[in-house]
Amino acid sequence: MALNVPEVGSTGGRGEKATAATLVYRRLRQDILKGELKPGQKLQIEQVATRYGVGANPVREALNRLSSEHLVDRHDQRGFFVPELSLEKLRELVRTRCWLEGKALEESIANRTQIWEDNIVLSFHRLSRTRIQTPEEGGDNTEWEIKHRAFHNALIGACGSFWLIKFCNEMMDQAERYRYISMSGYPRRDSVEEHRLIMEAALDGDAELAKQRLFDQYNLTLKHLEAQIEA
Amino acid sequence: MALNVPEVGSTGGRGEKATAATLVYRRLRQDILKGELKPGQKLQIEQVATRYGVGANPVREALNRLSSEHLVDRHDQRGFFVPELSLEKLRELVRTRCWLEGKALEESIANRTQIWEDNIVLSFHRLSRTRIQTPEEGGDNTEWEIKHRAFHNALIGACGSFWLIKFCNEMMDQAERYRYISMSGYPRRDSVEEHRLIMEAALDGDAELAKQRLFDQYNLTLKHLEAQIEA
DNA sequence: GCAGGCAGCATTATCTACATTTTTGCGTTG
DNA sequence: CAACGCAAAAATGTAGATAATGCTGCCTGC
Repeated sequence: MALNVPEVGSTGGRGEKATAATLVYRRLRQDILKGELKPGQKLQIEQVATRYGVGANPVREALNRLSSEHLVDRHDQRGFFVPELSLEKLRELVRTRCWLEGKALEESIANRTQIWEDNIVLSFHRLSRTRIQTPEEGGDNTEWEIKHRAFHNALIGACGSFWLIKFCNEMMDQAERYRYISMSGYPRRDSVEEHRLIMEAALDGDAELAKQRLFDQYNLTLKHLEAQIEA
Repeated sequence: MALNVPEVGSTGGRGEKATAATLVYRRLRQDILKGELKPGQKLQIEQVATRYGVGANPVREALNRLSSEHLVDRHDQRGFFVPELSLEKLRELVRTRCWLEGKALEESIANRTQIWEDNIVLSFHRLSRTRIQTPEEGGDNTEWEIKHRAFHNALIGACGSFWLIKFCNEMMDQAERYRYISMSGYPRRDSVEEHRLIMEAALDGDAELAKQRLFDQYNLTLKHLEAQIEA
């Protein structure tokens, strides 16, 4: 596997035992992404510690890590907060994603390898077989988010820049927050087909078309969310 | 001031009192950037705590923040380390910087405002009046690094993307490490003139030329460092 | 004799519990 | 009604307990 996707809450690649801090980090991250913890909400150390059944210290470490990733806001002597969401921020985010993922996709296509292609096909297949749950069905789309992220990472996996991949992933985190706050923002539209189109253009080596389709998808999602949020 | 450059070790913008953790964060960051702490070196909690005269806890928090910024490597149950440097990583870094700062510069030029221009002129002026110290003179170029960073931030300040600016700054951190490990890698060449050329192209609204000059600068610096490192 | 492995010890990361400092909410006062 | 000050709440920091790692030296089997 030639891909180099940074693992979430990685402990270093080897089979290191995760510390309490790392476990709390992962759970906090998930809870923030999923909107379990609401935007603007204060994250009291004591409260969080109780929630996850650990002491204050590991919580503090987890929060400090997350603050560097902008998944929590830190105010010295005042505590930690779940960052607010706004339509304006979302638009800026989508714009930036198009720039960076577009570039990453372009480079990947230019550097195409067999492994890269295989990974795209494989991750697309997995994504296509994961149903999106409607809110009525319980709406836990953790699985879909994982597959979805894997697919997009496969697309940019050959761009040759650790940094670019890392940045794209940070923005995927942010985007995920917006999707979750409006569950019904989830595509009823045929997202499998959209992804297939992107994949095909990429595999055909048509960078411009692939980028355009990627952008279209992001902008379409943005439109859905805009409508959702304004309501 | 319309610019939106994330402050280092920011405490949130208001006049918040920095915590011990934040102070340690800033000092560790500096010491890592400047190579005071050597690549590959282990950062023992106890040792670092003694060094900065605080307890283990603030150190731990600082290290956790830095680990999310890739300014230290964290290995659960094993401790923290100063990341290794390598020529290959440097090349990848420079390449990615060109992509992102190039894009940011392009967008800034497209969105040009009076304030943006003023900031460039001002920060260039300040940079031009800060001499680079040779190693013999003590070689503390902290001042120059600050001014230099301010100038590059001014260039991209109107790009309209918080994220892009943040990413560029993270990469500036990384680049700074490489400059410091080979102090003599510091430009004896006329860096003021180079910066002036970039500024002029930017102010003239010639995005392509400005980008080209920016890239030239980065690649020239890379060449110097390559020569330096191989020796 | 020597490589591999394993027990025991020293080191150090991590966590808990508690002390200290700062912020915040609220009632009082000028 | 604003300013002040006190008390409670919460963040931050310290110290020491706990647990994991890694090293040393000894033993075993080839």
